[in-house]
Amino acid sequence: MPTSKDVAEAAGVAQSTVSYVLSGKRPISEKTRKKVEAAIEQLTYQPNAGARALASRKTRVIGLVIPFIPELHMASIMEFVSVIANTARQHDHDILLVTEDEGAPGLRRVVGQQICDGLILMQVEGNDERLPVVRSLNVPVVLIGIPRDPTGLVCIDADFEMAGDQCVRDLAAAGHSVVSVIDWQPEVVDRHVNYVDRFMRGTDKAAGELGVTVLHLPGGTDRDVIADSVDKALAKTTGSPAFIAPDGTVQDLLRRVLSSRGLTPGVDVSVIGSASPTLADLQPIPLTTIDLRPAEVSRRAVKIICQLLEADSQGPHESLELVPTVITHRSSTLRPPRGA
Amino acid sequence: MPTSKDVAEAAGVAQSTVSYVLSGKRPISEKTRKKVEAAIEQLTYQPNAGARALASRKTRVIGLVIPFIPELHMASIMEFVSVIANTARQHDHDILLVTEDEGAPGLRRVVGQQICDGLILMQVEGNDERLPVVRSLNVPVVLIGIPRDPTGLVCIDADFEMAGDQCVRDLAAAGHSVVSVIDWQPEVVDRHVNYVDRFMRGTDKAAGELGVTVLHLPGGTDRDVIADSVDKALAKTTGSPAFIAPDGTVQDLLRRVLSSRGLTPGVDVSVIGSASPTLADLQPIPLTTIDLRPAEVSRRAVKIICQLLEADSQGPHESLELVPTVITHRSSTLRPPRGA
DNA sequence: GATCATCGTCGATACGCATCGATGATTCGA
DNA sequence: TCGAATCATCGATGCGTATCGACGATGATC
Repeated sequence: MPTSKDVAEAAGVAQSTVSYVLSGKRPISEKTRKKVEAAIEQLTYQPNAGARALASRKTRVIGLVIPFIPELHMASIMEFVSVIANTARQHDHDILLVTEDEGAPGLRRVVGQQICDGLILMQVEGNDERLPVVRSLNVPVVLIGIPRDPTGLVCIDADFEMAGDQCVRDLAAAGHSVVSVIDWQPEVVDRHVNYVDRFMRGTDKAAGELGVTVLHLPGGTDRDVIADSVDKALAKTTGSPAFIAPDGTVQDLLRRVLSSRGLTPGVDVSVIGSASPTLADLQPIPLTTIDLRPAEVSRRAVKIICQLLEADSQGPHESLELVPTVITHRSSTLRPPRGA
Repeated sequence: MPTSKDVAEAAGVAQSTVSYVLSGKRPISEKTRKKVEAAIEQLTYQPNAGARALASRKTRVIGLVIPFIPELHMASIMEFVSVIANTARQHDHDILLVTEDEGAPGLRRVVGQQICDGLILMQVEGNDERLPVVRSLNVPVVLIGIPRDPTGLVCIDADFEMAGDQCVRDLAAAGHSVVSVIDWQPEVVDRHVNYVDRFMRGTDKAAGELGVTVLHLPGGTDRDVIADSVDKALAKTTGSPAFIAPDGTVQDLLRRVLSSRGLTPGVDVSVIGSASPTLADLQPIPLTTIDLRPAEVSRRAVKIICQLLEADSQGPHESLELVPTVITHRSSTLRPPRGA
């Protein structure tokens, strides 16, 4: 592997000049720049990341802490990961994978060994055990998810409260007076993953304002549980039933159960699921969706951390950003009554 | 951040001694070792990765090239990624994400800048454009998937031929004389992803030996396409129909179509899907599955590359490893006729 | 009891780059 | 026409670790 010294010799300049050509931190004459660039090209020189990190104290690597809970809808996680990785590259950074299994010590490790300059944590829970560690690390950290106490933390997430509100308003406008929310998996609910609460707050607030009834029913990966929830909802509903299934896996089951009850979404029942446009296209039926904007959340998370990294900010920054959600009408919901 | 020099001072020894305590590459007396370890503990010293990489020419990082094709079943990819990351940690390595979007130049970049010591490529296609680059890189690379010409490459994958064979044999034993394979997404088939061919070879070979008819019908994310395939299959089937759906997304659609045709898996029709045990548990019905062992494939891929890294092997190694697949009977297939 | 290997530790050096201060070359104004 | 200011480049140094050669101390050998 050629080094910057080799490039310097080939170009007939000093090594430091090569460095300045690359960084642009000092003016370089057009002539020397050309010479150096030619030498770089010819030797196919690429700067050594280790040496660069050692000298500059920046690795240009961001640690991404990913969850692996089988109960989570894995396809959505992959969408986060993929967009985060690509966005990071656009900001000239790389992504190091840190699995949740490593826990808090894992965070200390990658930061302590200076393998990465900052962290993005996915699936942050309300009372996440890693938060004390995060606060004590002297590097920028961006959380995807809003913990109970966001003091001193930088957080971003979809605006789940808005999502809940939008769903209920939308269904109310379509003429439903009772709206049933099929919850996330119990494993997720029990973890007090904070977005569940926020979503509920949104649905309930809108329900109160509109005089609509909202039922919260258990979800899960068990078909019987969903079936039970659906039957309960049907029993308590006057008029045409309406369902919201914010979890991808629950969605699939709900569809099956409804079909077994002889109900067709968009005809005699309304269903709103959650899906990004990418995933919505893969749905078996055109599903009216609440888009929680995973790609946008991911992009902003990367952008924020890159800003923090550039600013070289040591102080305990704090911010909370909520990404607006979007309802897209497809044919799984009833159309509003005329004149409404 | 404390350095090894700080540790040395605290322990009253030379910096090199600290280094030898950590690496164990030279004998150290019990007494000194204790002193050094105490100092490390007290200062919470962690070696600097950049400096280490610079001096040792090893980053202990493995680049993982992940695909992001919406047509692929994302949940399965996530399973690979997650197991690979965890296994790498067990071998004291980290995983750097490289997205497919970066293409061949991306591979050159991470290797050229010496950000990682080796690569794992997922979703390698039959005639992958990255192969020439892979061959020219002077670092170990493990491919998950078998390209058309594996000369000079290290490959590992599930034994798709075995999988196809197992599925057909199993369904034949259950009394089916016609077996319909619903293909992967056309996007996948068109890419000549090589496992499709291998799977087909397995089904056809077994069919020939057993005197069974195998139909290959188009799959995809379009429900109508699947419905069409199912209807064709039903038309050509005498006796009870049997389906194999090796793609996760296709599986979901197949279930819906069958149900709309009044067919119940395990009662009047057999269905074999592909799923690892982890994912099978999330299925809405107990699906008889062919397990393509993603976790095992991932584990072995990491193990292989770590061995290559230790061996510090420069020469163009070559190997091809196929992981045996496993059929698990659940209630979506008919039971063999008595006496069979 | 002198010789020689072995053991444990130290000091020095290299890894490849970024960065700072210094220096020579050039330009500008008075 | 000379000093000041600016510009372009160079040389030297440090980043934190791994590793090699050297060296004193210890124990074994005949």
